[in-house]
Amino acid sequence: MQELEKSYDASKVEANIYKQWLDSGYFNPDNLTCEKDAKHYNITLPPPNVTGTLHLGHALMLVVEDALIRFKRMQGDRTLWLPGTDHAAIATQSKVEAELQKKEGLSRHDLGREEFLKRVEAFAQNSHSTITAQMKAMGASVDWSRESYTLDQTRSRAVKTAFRRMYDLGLIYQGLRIVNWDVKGQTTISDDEIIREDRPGKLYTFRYSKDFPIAISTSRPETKVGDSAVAVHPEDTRYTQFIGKEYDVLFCGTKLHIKIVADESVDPLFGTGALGVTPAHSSIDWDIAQKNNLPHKQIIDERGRMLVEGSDLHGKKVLEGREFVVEWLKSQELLEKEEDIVQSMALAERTKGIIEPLPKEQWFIDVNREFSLPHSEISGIETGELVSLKRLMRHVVESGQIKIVPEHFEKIYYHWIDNLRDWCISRQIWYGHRVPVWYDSEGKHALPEEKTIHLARHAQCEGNAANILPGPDSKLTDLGRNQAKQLADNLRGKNITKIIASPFTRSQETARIVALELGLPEQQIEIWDEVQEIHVGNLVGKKEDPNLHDFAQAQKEGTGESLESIEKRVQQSIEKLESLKTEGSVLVVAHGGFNAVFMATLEGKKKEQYVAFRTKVGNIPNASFTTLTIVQDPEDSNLRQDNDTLDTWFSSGLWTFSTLGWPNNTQDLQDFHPTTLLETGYDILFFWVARMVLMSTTLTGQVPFKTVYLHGLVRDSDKQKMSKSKGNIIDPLDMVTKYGTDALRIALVFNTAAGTDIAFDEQKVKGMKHFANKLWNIARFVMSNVDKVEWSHKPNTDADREILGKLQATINSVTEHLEHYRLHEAAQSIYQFTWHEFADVYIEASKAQLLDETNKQNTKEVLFHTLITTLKLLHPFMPFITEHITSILSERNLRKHTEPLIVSKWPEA
RNA sequence: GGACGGUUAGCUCAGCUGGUAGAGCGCUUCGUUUACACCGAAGAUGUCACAGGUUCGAGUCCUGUACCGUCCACCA
Repeated sequence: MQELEKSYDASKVEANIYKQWLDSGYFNPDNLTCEKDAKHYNITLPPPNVTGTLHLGHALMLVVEDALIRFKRMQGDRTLWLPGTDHAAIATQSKVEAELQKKEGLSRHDLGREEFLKRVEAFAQNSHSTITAQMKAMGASVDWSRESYTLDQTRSRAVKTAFRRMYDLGLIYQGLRIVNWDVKGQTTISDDEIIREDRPGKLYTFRYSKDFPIAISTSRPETKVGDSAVAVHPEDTRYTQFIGKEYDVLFCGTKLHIKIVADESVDPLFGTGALGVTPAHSSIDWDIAQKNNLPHKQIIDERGRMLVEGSDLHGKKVLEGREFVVEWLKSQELLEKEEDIVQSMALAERTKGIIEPLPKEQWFIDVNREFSLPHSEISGIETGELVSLKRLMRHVVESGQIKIVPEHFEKIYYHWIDNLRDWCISRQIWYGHRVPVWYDSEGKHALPEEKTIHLARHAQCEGNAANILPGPDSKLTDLGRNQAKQLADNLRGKNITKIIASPFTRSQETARIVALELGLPEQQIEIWDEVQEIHVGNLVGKKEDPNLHDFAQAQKEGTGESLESIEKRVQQSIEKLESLKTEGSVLVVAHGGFNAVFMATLEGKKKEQYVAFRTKVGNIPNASFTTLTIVQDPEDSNLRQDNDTLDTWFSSGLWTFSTLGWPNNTQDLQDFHPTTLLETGYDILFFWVARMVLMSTTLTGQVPFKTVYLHGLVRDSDKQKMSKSKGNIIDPLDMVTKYGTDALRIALVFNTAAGTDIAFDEQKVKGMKHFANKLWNIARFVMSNVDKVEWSHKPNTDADREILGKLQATINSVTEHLEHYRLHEAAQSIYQFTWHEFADVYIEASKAQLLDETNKQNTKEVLFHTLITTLKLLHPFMPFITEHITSILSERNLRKHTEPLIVSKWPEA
């Protein structure tokens, strides 16, 4: 027997343990042996942005989610933790742009859309590899076979479908609005992407002209050439006499028509109490203009230059324009006051460029419009009931269908909803989902359409009847011909207008029978090579073995078709289907193996998934079919697609269900939606959590998740936000290298409550490394004293009884705390027990007991039982070391069961 | 301006449904007894921000004050 090292070295075991878990397949719920009525428990990973690497905040997220997932998996739930990444449109694009500028001195326009997007894709790929490697290092037990990306094909279908459906509901509209235009980034950004910075500025007070009755104050005199009104408070007695009057003035060489209007939003105490209304360059002014039917005139362009035809101002930069106007005011003796003030400037979060409010055609989601909810499983709201998005979002939390932990965030959520304005979803950037709207020459809209396809397997052929793998020429049997008729019967009323068949005889025959039965002319049958069965090479004619996955076997022997080739064919057939024009729906008559891959691809699963499908489920029955949805873009060379892309949160808003194959009604969607838990940082409650609620309730009629758990932000030891510029960033992998993953993991949740920020302290991680070492040595002690266990632990001494009692109390409290998301309490409880009860008290007592013949055996058993239970309780927090010790116990034949700890049974509370 | 948190041992924080305060780190003293010095034993430090109130009893509930922090809105 190999001597165990005196101290635990995490770096030697972790990678190996993770590989064992991967090989076991236990991260995938399809491979778990659960009770028939096992509960489903699933978390969809908040997808990290592909903008670089994971930070400590991500590490915390992974730790919390992994701990809960491992806990539930051990409790016997059918557990799914679905991973993925987010394309993070603006963030990623601006990162690549900055790099491009720095390294090559080029802008994205120099490269062109296509070439630039290639660069971004390459960058995203690179980030993706780094991120997945980091997640593996953290021990995340995610199901990689279901990994998703917010910009991949399956998610793209979901985005187009979502857009189309919401457009049809009247929730998505195009409109001219004042948007936040980022001059530097050349794009619109949302209110949430703005940061404010105090900067010194000047407040000018003046009149438009000598005879104008009211003086106004502004910090942006250059915009005043776009004014069409002066607004005053309706009860401001200084000005009431002027309300409704109109004036023509010549301001700085430009003719203006100014109307005096009353508006409640004007603060009589600010400046002169009169506000010059510039509808095109201020959202408040825009609102006032709308209310009073005032015209707007754009006088600043997208590049931040003055747009005043026929004036000396034209073409000047904004700041030059300001100086010009001020000089003019001075020369005309119109300037009454010039004060120094501090202005809070609106800047774009990503580019730090100044925000110029501009009127632009944008796509919006209307949050107030009432619409008839197409489908509802939400209690308190009927299918077809008139609701607004705001009401939906509020209702599901108010009614308790979504719980937020910690609870006080519910108030913040309501407050946000109450102040919510229409959501601008279009962006003038290139990286992202392109707005799925096409325009004809008259500007009319065309949108993608959902198409139904029925994917069938051919009827029984001679090869099937003989239970061998058939070649291309195998004909239908009599039974097969009847099955084909039956298939046609089942498809009646589905309005099939086109049939696609593979070149194989059995498929063509089936197709012809169906066509005949449905009265469809034979010309409507198309033969596609792409949909033929996966080649099994020299296994053709051999006996089919249900225990052997024939395609995989043929691949292994080198005579079968490669996975790459199959995937390519499937991909091509999907593309062909998506551009196939026909009035009704399409029937594809293909093959068992091919169909399995086809469905998995459409649902966005990985190849492991359909290989597993084939081995587990076996063949799809002859002549059975599945109904699937694909999305067809409008195709007409006269149509021009919108140039804008969608806000990244549009696609991440669909995340809980797009990752499960929506809009197809997949088994995953039925099993795992609504998801059980959403765990994320409180900083994206509005950006993301609220938007998922909006999208999910509207499109699926379900809440996206039942519980939201919000964790705090990880800050540095001085409670400062970690950022590159401060140079206080700590790379989680550095901590992993130094102290081991387990130490980092438990340190992150130890003594930190949900929703509160964490001051990260390296000392704490170090302490937890010591704890790991303590556990290691407890195990060494137990193993050195326990050779054979009778599995009938009978306490015999006071010490025995006491430790078992404490152990049970610990099981209860850890379980209870975990059930209620109090990970910090759970971790503390098991830490306390392990070190200060088990090690300090019982192990010390056991030393004497082991020397005493009457107590020797019971002591061994209590030691062993306590160790194995401790390992289980610690597993969610410290998965590597606990699994490692368990595997040594198994090797030494000390355990009754030898299954890995990850799927061992959680101790009964 | 609005909202939401926080204020507990030297530091970082926990304290779930109210019952005379806990953890980690740090500190002091002692101890190399073959699981562990990445250790053990013993120990010190708190009118739980302040002022009222409810209660037999409040760190825990209510009201107010002060300070710190975060978010949202506005800043013409």
